[in-house]
Amino acid sequence: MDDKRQLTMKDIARELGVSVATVSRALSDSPSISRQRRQEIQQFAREHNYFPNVIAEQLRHSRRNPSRAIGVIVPELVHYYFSSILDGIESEASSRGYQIIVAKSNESYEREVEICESMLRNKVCGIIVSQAKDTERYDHFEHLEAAGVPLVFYDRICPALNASRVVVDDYMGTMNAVSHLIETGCRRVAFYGAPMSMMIAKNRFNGYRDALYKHGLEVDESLVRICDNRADAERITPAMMRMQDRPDAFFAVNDETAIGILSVVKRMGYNVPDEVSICGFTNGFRATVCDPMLTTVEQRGNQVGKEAADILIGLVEGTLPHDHAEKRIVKTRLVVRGTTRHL
Amino acid sequence: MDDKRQLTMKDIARELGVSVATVSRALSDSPSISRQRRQEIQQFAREHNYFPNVIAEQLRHSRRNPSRAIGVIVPELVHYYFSSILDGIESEASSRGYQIIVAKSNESYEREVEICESMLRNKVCGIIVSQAKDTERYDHFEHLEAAGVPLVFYDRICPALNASRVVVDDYMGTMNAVSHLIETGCRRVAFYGAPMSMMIAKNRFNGYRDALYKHGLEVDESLVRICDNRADAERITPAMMRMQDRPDAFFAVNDETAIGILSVVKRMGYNVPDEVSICGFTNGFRATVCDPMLTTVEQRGNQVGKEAADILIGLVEGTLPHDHAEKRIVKTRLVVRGTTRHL
DNA sequence: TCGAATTACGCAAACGATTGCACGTATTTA
DNA sequence: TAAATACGTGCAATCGTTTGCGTAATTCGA
Repeated sequence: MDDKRQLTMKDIARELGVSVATVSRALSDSPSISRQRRQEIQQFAREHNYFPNVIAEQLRHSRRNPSRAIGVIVPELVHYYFSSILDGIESEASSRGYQIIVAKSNESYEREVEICESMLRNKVCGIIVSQAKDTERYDHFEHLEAAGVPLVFYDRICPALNASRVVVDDYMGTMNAVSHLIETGCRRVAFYGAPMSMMIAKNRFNGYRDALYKHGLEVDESLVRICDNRADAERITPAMMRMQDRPDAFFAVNDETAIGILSVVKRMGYNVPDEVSICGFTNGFRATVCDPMLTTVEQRGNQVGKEAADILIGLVEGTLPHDHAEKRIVKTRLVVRGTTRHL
Repeated sequence: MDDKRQLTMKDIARELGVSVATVSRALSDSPSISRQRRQEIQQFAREHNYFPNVIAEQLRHSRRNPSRAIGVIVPELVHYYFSSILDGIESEASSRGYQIIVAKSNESYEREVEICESMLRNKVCGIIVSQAKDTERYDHFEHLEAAGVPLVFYDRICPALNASRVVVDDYMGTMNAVSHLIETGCRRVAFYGAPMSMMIAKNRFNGYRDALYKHGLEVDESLVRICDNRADAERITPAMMRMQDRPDAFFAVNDETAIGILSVVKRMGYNVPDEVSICGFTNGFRATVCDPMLTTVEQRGNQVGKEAADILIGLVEGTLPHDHAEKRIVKTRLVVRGTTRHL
């Protein structure tokens, strides 16, 4: 029967008639232990497949060394973009010897605070987080910083805090996408965006506006709407299409919304992309499923995750100065498919 | 300036002129400490927001108590079903005071072994795992069991091991779906399945076969194919549709494959569902994006995750006997949409 | 052949918490 | 008044490692 109890240095020491200190040194290949003893001990350890107790190691080192567990806070898990980011974080972290502890805030401020506390208690070496939509107070994040736990934001960043962050290039992504619409002949491009309280919403709108300007067009307020999901898109699009000066193109803040627009427009009998062009933002699973396939801005969540983990690990290991706020922007890429015309 | 160093019991003891033991007892509300001291100490702790060092607690208790960290191994992260399962695990775990440590195997056996070792070292209290496609040896899992770390499988279970597991009811799910196809008038139902080495493949095929039998039909081998992704589906479906006795319905092992079939069939000019019915399995994001929307078997990943976490926690906390292999089957649900006819 | 330098190891404290036991003081009982 | 009972607290060991320091044994140079 297996004893279940792990083999410890003490056991090895007893068995070999040496002190625990000697075992410890031998296993860490300290030259202060004779070659012979070292090999004897190492062999014994190997044969009985000893491995150190991480908990004890950590306790001993808690003063100097941080743990190797990264806390990751995600607003939701069943979501293409967040999955991709998580995937990127996992890849980068695991390849550099870190583990990730994942928690989901469900977009709730209270839960976010709980999670932060729990992670602090559990001594993560740092936290990668996208704020809940709910969150408008930041003391929990400040607590963490004060406790010496580095923080990296992604996607939804906290503008009030001068913290490290990784975001996609919403401005250029949108600018390029809208430029593409205009350059393929569209003149009345509608914009469906998220509420302007979010940074990403503002940046995308600015990209839209500047793309119009660049091509000598003006923003027409009647073509700009707050709408970031399919249900709303299906609700408001019919009226939009019945305007006397109806839009000949739509830019949507995400693929889901774009799909909503597409389904309405098709149902109303318009040809996509000949009569109406549509462009989304994400390039998730949905984009290749609809008919025609969706032209969209690829958000590269995987890359965002990798950069975030890279920054955090840099902060933890001291490659980046602890008080430094590293800000990275991940470039997007326009993926042209069937819902827009080709040049 | 913040000292960065956490407040410890020793600090409190020094500050209040008592012993560490007294502090410990006071904070755990032991009646052996006088009411007055207890309150004094508790208040001090609260005011200086003391919280115990989890690492030290764990070390002290390592003999008796397991940690509260659950290891979760996922073949891939950017995947609707696995995301849903992860979501379910997270919900159940966090509501019961457990954390989850997530690692992705990338469908690789070697990586899976590494992860198991790393999790064992890091003293997770148990592991929830879906095997990599690669995995054909199970010693790493047996090691874990031998070390007293409970294991729960989901989705891809290990038939060679008598371990706890949660799977969806592939047999009944498929049976009901195929029955639906037949009952809405289809007579030649094609079956696109995964390689038969996988349990889920066998179970789904059996469901298909028995649904046919139940309705007095026979399995026609020319209608059964190994095909579990979109690219393959688009490759093999045209030939299928050109047979003189072409299928009038398709059952696909997942939504992605079903979408592939749909796009081919539509392109070939058939009307869906009037001339050809299609049914998938998953009910992920894709299902409501295609046109017409996909009839599919809902796999309820979220529920699978919750059940898996529930079993694991039961095992850890002793509600379930440690050597017991709990096997649960999550019922599926047929979601009828536009790619099949209504009664 | 003797002191110095080197080598190889052990002792013990530390990390932060828990807990069995003993001890001193105050209160009760005979 | 002496002995028995609480009661409240501290001591010290423990969990598994690491590491500064001390020291015995060995080797070296002169």
